[in-house]
Amino acid sequence: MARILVTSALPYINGVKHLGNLVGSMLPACAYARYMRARGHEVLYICATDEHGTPAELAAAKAGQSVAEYCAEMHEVQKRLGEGFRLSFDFFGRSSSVRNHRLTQHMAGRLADAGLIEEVMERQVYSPADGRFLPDRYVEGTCPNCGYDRARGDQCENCTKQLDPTDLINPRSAISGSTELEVRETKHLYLRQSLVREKLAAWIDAKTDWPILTTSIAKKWLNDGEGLQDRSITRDLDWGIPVRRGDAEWPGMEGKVFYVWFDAPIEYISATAEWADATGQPDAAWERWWREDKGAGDVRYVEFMAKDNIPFHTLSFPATLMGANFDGTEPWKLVDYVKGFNWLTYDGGKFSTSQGRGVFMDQALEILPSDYWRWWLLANAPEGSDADFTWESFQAGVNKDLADVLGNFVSRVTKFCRSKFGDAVPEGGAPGEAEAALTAELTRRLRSYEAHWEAMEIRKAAAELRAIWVAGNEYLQTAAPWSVIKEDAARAGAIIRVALNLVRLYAILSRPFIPDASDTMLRALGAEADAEAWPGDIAEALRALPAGHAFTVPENLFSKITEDARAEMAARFAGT
RNA sequence: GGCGAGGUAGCUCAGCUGGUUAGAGCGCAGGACUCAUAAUCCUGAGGUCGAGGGUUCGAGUCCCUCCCUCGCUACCA
Repeated sequence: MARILVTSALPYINGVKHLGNLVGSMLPACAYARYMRARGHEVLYICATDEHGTPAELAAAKAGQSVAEYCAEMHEVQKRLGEGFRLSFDFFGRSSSVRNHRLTQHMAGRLADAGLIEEVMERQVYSPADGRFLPDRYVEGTCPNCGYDRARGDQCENCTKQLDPTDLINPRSAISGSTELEVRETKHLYLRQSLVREKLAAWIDAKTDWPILTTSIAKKWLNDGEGLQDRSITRDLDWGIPVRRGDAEWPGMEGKVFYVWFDAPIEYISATAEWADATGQPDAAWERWWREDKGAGDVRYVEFMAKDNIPFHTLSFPATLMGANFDGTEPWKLVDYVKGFNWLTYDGGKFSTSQGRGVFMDQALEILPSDYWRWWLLANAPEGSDADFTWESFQAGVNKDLADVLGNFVSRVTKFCRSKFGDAVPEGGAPGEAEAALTAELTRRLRSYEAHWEAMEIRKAAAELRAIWVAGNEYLQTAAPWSVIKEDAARAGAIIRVALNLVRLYAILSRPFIPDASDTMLRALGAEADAEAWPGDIAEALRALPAGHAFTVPENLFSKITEDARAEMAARFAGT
């Protein structure tokens, strides 16, 4: 039994996430965690809302709430949606928690002790009308290069030229529109990543099994231009974690907070501590997942995220943890595998919150049960390249895979048995050639399915699972109990006994993808899916439900998406 | 501009360290079956593997050039 720590990128507090966000981190992490639990491993799956930063403040202001109120409310919304999608978090925390305040400040203090923090005086745009410093992207103006009048201070969207806010002609605040901008001096802390560049490079180089997407992005940042740059880790904001050097004041940094990208990954650890607190456990309970000197030496830590998050998880966060252990007294657990995802696009373009383009988590659950989404999204996860969501593809996948192949199998087996043998597993008869062939095929496919999960090849795992479902239909077609029963009722009973056990097997194997349907199947069969249930030997698994075991015929597992429904949804989510 | 990923059957994709007639699912055509959600199962058609050149006994699989798509480019998270 292994110990596996799983985290998925923290969803930002600013609004409900769309299906692309879901499939890029939380959903595959959940499925992976479920699979590993089913295999009997000790799994801890941690996630949280990422609550700091300028967008959170602006969203709160727009909603007419204080940031604290807004975040508390949105955290509950996201938590509820996570439950709706059956995301199997062991704990869903908040980056604004007391635990994260303390730990972030502690980490900063350690980094300062390590000589990895530098105080830098910067000049930034300040807007008196807004009463705040403006991040580059919140300054708008005319591009000096192409004349586009809505260029942002970080980059002109029209000509793609990199800009500095002070380059803009007639700059204005993107928030209030105020043109009374001034440049003020302000002091910030920089994480001196450049000093640990070699160490990070060696660490990344050793990760030869990581997805090419992950290592190529990490190496680009390490080697691009002048190499890894130092990063500012503080901001002039009200909402956030106050800058402190561990327990102590940080002279000259009064009124400033840590940058959201500094405290967000630390929240993985803090959320684990929140979990321990919430479950009444001592610090040792979370430390055994995160401190190699306190029991985390045998933990395998896997992170799931979309590609935009990769630099922070492969460079900044490891640099933070390595730096905090500069004297060897705090060996924090570093990630063992970074599973990066590409984007999910919507009908060929980007999901867009502002244009209402694409499906968001709350809307998805209003339309169809979570299993439908989980299955299609995971079976089409953007692993090798960007993937595209279309209603045609979604409809085809759901109807064919779930309704026809799996749902109908369960239906035909249970209904046939009920009408011919009654509401219990039939007795009599003996397995023969068809069963031997089935067992051989399922054994081969099961090992392949397991291998895909070990390798975190989600799409391949889904394809293999589907093939396992198909094998059941094949078997039934070949064995043809509806014909056999006319001549040899006992033999037909033996076939159905195997088929009912296939339903149980499918419930167990399918659980990481479609937990609700799995529950329905298991309930109907009066079975369970504990760690013991995972099949080692297929022949044995096909005997798990003995003759005489009672069952009920479940409602159809999945209903189909009609042409009309598809057209209606396509129109509804096309955006403006 | 720089960097990265990708261009394989109508569609979505798989093809590890180069090696018999290039695979899967969907869709399509034909057939079988009738237990089941007009579901299932079988068979078949269909590809000069983006273009050109090179290395090799042999390349989708390595090298070079070019074309196309998408992404990133570091104070958006």
